[in-house]
Amino acid sequence: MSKTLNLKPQTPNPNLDSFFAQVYAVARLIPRGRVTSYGAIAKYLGTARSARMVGWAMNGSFHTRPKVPAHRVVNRIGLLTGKHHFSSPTKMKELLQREGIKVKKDQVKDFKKLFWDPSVELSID
DNA sequence: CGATTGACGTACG
DNA sequence: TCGTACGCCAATC
Repeated sequence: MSKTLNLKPQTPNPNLDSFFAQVYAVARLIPRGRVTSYGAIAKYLGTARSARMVGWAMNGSFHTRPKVPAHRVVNRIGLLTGKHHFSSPTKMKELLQREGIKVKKDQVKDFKKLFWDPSVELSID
Protein backbone atom coordinates (compact mmCIF):
# COMPACT_ATOMS: atom_id res chain seq x y z
CA MET A 1 0.00 0.00 0.00
CA SER A 2 1.59 3.16 -1.15
CA LYS A 3 -0.66 4.90 1.22
CA THR A 4 1.56 5.56 4.14
CA LEU A 5 -0.08 5.48 7.48
CA ASN A 6 0.81 8.88 8.75
CA LEU A 7 -0.79 7.98 11.95
CA LYS A 8 -0.08 10.52 14.57
CA PRO A 9 -0.78 8.79 17.83
CA GLN A 10 -2.92 11.17 19.79
CA THR A 11 -1.88 9.06 22.67
CA PRO A 12 1.85 8.32 22.58
CA ASN A 13 1.31 5.68 25.14
CA PRO A 14 -1.03 2.92 23.90
CA ASN A 15 -1.60 2.08 27.48
CA LEU A 16 -3.04 5.52 28.04
CA ASP A 17 -5.41 5.05 25.15
CA SER A 18 -7.08 2.40 27.20
CA PHE A 19 -7.06 4.69 30.16
CA PHE A 20 -9.15 7.28 28.39
CA ALA A 21 -11.55 4.65 27.12
CA GLN A 22 -11.92 3.28 30.61
CA VAL A 23 -12.68 6.69 31.98
CA TYR A 24 -15.46 7.14 29.47
CA ALA A 25 -16.75 3.64 30.15
CA VAL A 26 -16.94 4.16 33.88
CA ALA A 27 -18.45 7.61 33.51
CA ARG A 28 -21.25 6.16 31.42
CA LEU A 29 -21.94 3.66 34.15
CA ILE A 30 -22.80 6.40 36.59
CA PRO A 31 -26.47 5.93 37.42
CA ARG A 32 -28.81 8.82 36.91
CA GLY A 33 -29.17 10.91 40.01
CA ARG A 34 -25.76 9.89 41.29
CA VAL A 35 -22.34 11.47 41.13
CA THR A 36 -18.72 10.44 41.44
CA SER A 37 -15.35 12.06 41.63
CA TYR A 38 -12.33 12.16 39.35
CA GLY A 39 -10.21 10.51 41.99
CA ALA A 40 -12.70 7.70 42.41
CA ILE A 41 -12.52 6.86 38.74
CA ALA A 42 -8.77 7.24 38.69
CA LYS A 43 -8.44 5.01 41.70
CA TYR A 44 -10.71 2.44 40.15
CA LEU A 45 -8.48 2.41 37.11
CA GLY A 46 -5.48 2.00 39.36
CA THR A 47 -4.09 5.45 38.77
CA ALA A 48 -5.20 7.27 41.87
CA ARG A 49 -2.41 9.76 41.44
CA SER A 50 -3.54 10.67 37.98
CA ALA A 51 -6.87 12.11 38.97
CA ARG A 52 -6.01 15.09 36.81
CA MET A 53 -5.86 12.91 33.76
CA VAL A 54 -9.43 11.85 34.38
CA GLY A 55 -10.54 15.42 34.10
CA TRP A 56 -8.39 15.85 31.04
CA ALA A 57 -9.98 12.78 29.51
CA MET A 58 -13.34 14.36 30.14
CA ASN A 59 -12.33 17.09 27.76
CA GLY A 60 -12.59 14.62 24.93
CA SER A 61 -15.77 13.12 26.31
CA PHE A 62 -17.80 15.85 24.66
CA HIS A 63 -16.91 14.65 21.20
CA THR A 64 -17.04 11.03 22.27
CA ARG A 65 -20.03 8.93 21.50
CA PRO A 66 -22.09 7.85 23.21
CA LYS A 67 -21.93 11.05 25.12
CA VAL A 68 -20.52 10.87 28.59
CA PRO A 69 -22.42 12.32 31.54
CA ALA A 70 -19.52 14.46 32.56
CA HIS A 71 -21.85 16.53 34.69
CA ARG A 72 -22.06 13.58 37.06
CA VAL A 73 -18.36 13.80 37.69
CA VAL A 74 -17.24 16.32 40.26
CA ASN A 75 -14.24 16.73 42.47
CA ARG A 76 -13.79 14.94 45.76
CA ILE A 77 -15.69 17.54 47.75
CA GLY A 78 -18.68 17.52 45.42
CA LEU A 79 -17.86 20.86 43.89
CA LEU A 80 -18.76 21.50 40.27
CA THR A 81 -15.28 22.53 39.30
CA GLY A 82 -15.80 21.63 35.66
CA LYS A 83 -18.93 23.68 35.14
CA HIS A 84 -16.96 26.28 33.26
CA HIS A 85 -16.18 23.75 30.57
CA PHE A 86 -19.79 23.10 29.70
CA SER A 87 -21.89 24.84 27.11
CA SER A 88 -22.91 27.15 29.86
CA PRO A 89 -21.46 27.62 33.35
CA THR A 90 -24.86 26.77 34.70
CA LYS A 91 -25.50 23.82 32.41
CA MET A 92 -23.78 21.35 34.70
CA LYS A 93 -25.80 22.50 37.66
CA GLU A 94 -29.06 22.30 35.78
CA LEU A 95 -28.25 18.86 34.43
CA LEU A 96 -27.68 17.62 37.95
CA GLN A 97 -30.81 19.24 39.29
CA ARG A 98 -32.65 17.69 36.39
CA GLU A 99 -31.66 14.31 37.78
CA GLY A 100 -32.95 15.21 41.18
CA ILE A 101 -29.62 16.26 42.58
CA LYS A 102 -29.72 19.37 44.66
CA VAL A 103 -26.95 21.80 43.94
CA LYS A 104 -26.28 24.86 45.99
CA LYS A 105 -23.70 27.30 44.72
CA ASP A 106 -21.83 24.64 42.72
CA GLN A 107 -21.91 22.37 45.74
CA VAL A 108 -23.72 19.02 45.48
CA LYS A 109 -26.00 18.51 48.44
CA ASP A 110 -25.75 15.19 50.20
CA PHE A 111 -22.75 14.52 48.04
CA LYS A 112 -21.56 11.75 50.29
CA LYS A 113 -24.94 10.11 50.01
CA LEU A 114 -25.17 10.48 46.26
CA PHE A 115 -21.56 9.53 45.78
CA TRP A 116 -21.19 6.63 43.39
CA ASP A 117 -17.91 4.89 43.91
CA PRO A 118 -17.05 2.55 41.00
CA SER A 119 -14.63 0.59 43.12
CA VAL A 120 -17.54 -0.07 45.48
CA GLU A 121 -20.59 -0.30 43.22
CA LEU A 122 -18.63 -2.33 40.73
CA SER A 123 -17.04 -3.97 43.66
CA ILE A 124 -15.13 -7.17 43.51
CA ASP A 125 -17.47 -8.23 46.25
C1' DC B 1 12.38 21.77 22.88
C1' DG B 2 11.56 23.82 27.68
C1' DA B 3 8.30 25.90 30.81
C1' DT B 4 3.58 26.47 32.28
C1' DT B 5 -1.10 25.02 32.92
C1' DG B 6 -4.91 22.12 34.29
C1' DA B 7 -12.42 19.40 35.11
C1' DC B 8 -7.48 16.53 41.25
C1' DG B 9 -5.80 14.39 45.22
C1' DT B 10 -2.67 13.17 48.88
C1' DA B 11 1.07 14.29 52.01
C1' DC B 12 3.18 17.20 55.22
C1' DG B 13 3.77 21.02 58.75
C1' DT C 1 -8.06 21.95 61.32
C1' DC C 2 -6.18 24.85 57.75
C1' DG C 3 -2.65 26.17 54.34
C1' DT C 4 1.10 24.89 51.32
C1' DA C 5 3.89 21.63 48.45
C1' DC C 6 4.25 18.01 45.41
C1' DG C 7 2.97 14.33 42.03
C1' DC C 8 0.62 12.90 37.39
C1' DC C 9 0.87 13.23 32.48
C1' DA C 10 -0.84 15.36 28.44
C1' DA C 11 -1.70 19.76 25.98
C1' DT C 12 -0.58 24.41 25.13
C1' DC C 13 2.43 28.59 24.86
